[in-house]
Amino acid sequence: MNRLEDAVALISQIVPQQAEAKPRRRRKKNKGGENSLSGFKKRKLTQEQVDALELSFGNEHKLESEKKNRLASELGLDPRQVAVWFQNRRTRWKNKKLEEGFRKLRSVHDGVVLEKCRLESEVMKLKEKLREAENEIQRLGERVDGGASNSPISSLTMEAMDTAFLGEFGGYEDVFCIPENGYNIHGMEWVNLFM
DNA sequence: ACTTCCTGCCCGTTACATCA
DNA sequence: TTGATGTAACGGGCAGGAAG
Repeated sequence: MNRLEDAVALISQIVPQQAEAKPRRRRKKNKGGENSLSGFKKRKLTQEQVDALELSFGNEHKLESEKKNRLASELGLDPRQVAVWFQNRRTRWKNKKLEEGFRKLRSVHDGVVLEKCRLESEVMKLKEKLREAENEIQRLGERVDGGASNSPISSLTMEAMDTAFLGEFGGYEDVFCIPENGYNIHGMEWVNLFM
């Protein structure tokens, strides 16, 4: 699984796959009607009502029927209004939690990308040091051989060392920190995938 | 065990209020 | 006036429980 698939899998755990879109019936404009709250104009709840509802929500995110009725009568609201308010509040709370989780995930991701770059940079430096050491050994070998510059022994030894060292990073050229399509260190492009 | 009805929740959407 | 934003309210689907 690649990074993108990992991220998609993670987000899908938080946000369930949306069911196939079904055509929804369009709601009529508010003209009033029985068996609903449509008999009056939509109004904002007063600050006192909101405060009391928030307080109750802080205690528990779901209301039992009895408590809902009591709260409604205390606040001069219809019990259905209280139920609707709680439902909408749960939705807002859930969205907020999702955003928090997403920010944390992005932060972790950015950290991992930075660490990856740091390690790759370190590999490059070590590789450079290795090359310098190889050259140095070769020069010393030439002196010892008295000018036999292409000693098969020296050459083989160097190859063996190189393979032994690079073997740990098995094909590490593939993972160098080169910004890939739709994916960079600032972590913004990949974010767009989920917007 | 099954069907039906009721209730409450969630999700997506709509309508309305408010503000820049 | 208008577009953006926040939120109250709605419709429909679904699950769980009670009753027949």
